[in-house]
Amino acid sequence: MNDRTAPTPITVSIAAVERDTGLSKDTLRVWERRYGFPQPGRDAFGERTYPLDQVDKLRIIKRLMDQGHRPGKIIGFPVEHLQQLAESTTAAPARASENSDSYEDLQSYLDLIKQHRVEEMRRQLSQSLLRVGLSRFVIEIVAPLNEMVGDAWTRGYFEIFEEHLYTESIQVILRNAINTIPHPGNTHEGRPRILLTTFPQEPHGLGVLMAEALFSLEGGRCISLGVQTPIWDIVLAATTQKVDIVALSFSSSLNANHVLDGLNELRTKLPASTEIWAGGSCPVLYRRPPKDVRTLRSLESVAQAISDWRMANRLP
Amino acid sequence: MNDRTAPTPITVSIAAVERDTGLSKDTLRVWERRYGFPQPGRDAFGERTYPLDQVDKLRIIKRLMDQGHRPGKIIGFPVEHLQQLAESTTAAPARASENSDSYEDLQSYLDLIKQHRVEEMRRQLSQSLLRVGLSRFVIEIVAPLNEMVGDAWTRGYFEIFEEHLYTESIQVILRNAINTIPHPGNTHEGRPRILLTTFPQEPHGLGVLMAEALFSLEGGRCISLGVQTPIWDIVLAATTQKVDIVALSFSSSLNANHVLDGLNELRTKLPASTEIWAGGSCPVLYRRPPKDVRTLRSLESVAQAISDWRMANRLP
DNA sequence: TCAAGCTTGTGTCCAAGACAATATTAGGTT
DNA sequence: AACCTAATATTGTCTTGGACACAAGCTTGA
Repeated sequence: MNDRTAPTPITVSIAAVERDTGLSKDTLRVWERRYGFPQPGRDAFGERTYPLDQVDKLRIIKRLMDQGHRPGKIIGFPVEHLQQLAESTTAAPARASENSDSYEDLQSYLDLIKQHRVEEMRRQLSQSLLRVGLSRFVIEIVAPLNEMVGDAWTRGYFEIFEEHLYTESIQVILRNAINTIPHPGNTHEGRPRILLTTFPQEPHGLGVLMAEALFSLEGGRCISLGVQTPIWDIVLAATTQKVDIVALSFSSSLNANHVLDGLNELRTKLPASTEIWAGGSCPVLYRRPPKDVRTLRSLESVAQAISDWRMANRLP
Repeated sequence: MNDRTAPTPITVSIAAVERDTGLSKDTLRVWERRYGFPQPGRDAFGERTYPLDQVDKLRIIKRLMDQGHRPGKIIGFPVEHLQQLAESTTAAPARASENSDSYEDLQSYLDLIKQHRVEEMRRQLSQSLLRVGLSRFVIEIVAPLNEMVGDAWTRGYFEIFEEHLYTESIQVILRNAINTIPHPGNTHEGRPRILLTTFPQEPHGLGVLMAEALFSLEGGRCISLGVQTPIWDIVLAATTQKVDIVALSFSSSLNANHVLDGLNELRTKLPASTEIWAGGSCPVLYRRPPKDVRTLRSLESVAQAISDWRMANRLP
């Protein structure tokens, strides 16, 4: 039996940290050399073993970097300070657009997850969906909830399995709702045709699902490949399916350079007539928007984007 | 803009090759050292620049490796030889166990995928589901189809994106069907409660979905965590959700020792009153069945297993 | 006030060596 | 012939410390 894994892995390997934080192995090693953090222990073979609390701190640092902070400036701070910093900037755009009512509602979903009342949560989600309709449900409930759940997990408020419970519930509700959308009639002949997926490093599928819901509502024809499709296969699929648009979802855990390089490469390999749309919470998309790629900063802009496309392609 | 790629795009950087081929930078460098291939040039700064034809060859090699070939054996061959090799394994060994009728039907689904007629395939799947009912649909159609699609991909007959199209379609159909199953009435008070998921190394979710369908049909209450749940979180979820059974799905791609170690660890951490059921195409489950874990060799045995559990727990 | 130049800061790449994990072969037993 | 175990070969990932391109921030000068 493998004794290393058995006695509760309170430490993890460098590969695991790379996967969990989005920081490359090279970066992790060079930070250790330069800043003295992280400071992993070593196992019997001299390989780095990261304690979980250091991984947590790395995650917070990554988050702050996404907000514009620089690693050297903040890496020395204690965790509490970093959390304060993260909350102060998160709370700042405290969604003036939301009225307090809906915020309370969203908070109540988090409570339901924390109390593990899954069925109750699904029931309430279904009710909300019926009340406000799919479009507003996705934009005003699911999207902010995702963010709140992600936040809660980063702060250690949620366990991984609680995030899984949430994700699975949303997925059930959304897929069910998408199924009820009638297929596009003759008005636009099912155009545009949209291929949906994520890059190989991106395992989160809710973004794709939300996009599919909104695109379908606008009368687009969606072909989803699920998550983690290699770039070359995206090109193959786009060609054989004769799609008008390739839509990609990016979460904030992804490495900025990988995202930009990947989009550039995809752009060169796809015919110019095929548009690329990129959306999601990945900050680099809007900080340094890539050439010849349409970035959808918010879900509200989906309808506009489709409408623009139809205008440009002479489909009323 | 990255000037390295822009002016002479006849060569690409090591990062781009990693993206394109899925081979890590470390692997690319160590192959160069050991086998003399690839043999990139160097730019003005001493960094590797890979010609496109070498990237193509790397892609073919990666593909052959996915099919079971080993790099050292094939890396010296010229491209033409490799292409021949990739195509030669495409020949399909017919399965004797299938009766010809249903085999023909299943084969026609593969053809539909290969012709990328996704909507047609979904329509026919839905029809089959209605004709034979969910239970037989899962056992007699989805399960063998999964195997055939896996085979087809191994032989290089399917591209990755074609497998994605298939998986997504099955998922849509199954989830929709599961939704239509009425929640268990008072007969068994929704027992047993079953937690479904996979280990962190297992990203395939169709097994979980098939199990959910069959369990639900038998009147069990299913709580799915999706895929890739850390063992500790499985324990947490099982405890807080007060489940009777933890059901896990294993594909054949998993490492045998990891599976056994994981199951043993899970067994020690779960209370003895919680059963562990393991199923899927992973051979080690049935060759060396782990202690105190019920292995479900075939989907047909699901109904029996549930019935056994009810008998043992005095729920008629 | 703004542009141009300078100075940090930061991530990625390089080298060769080491070794754990995995796959294959060999040898022996049922 | 089928199966287990041990020896061996293969292969991918981790190690170290140095280097440098690129970008962000600062300083200078018009």
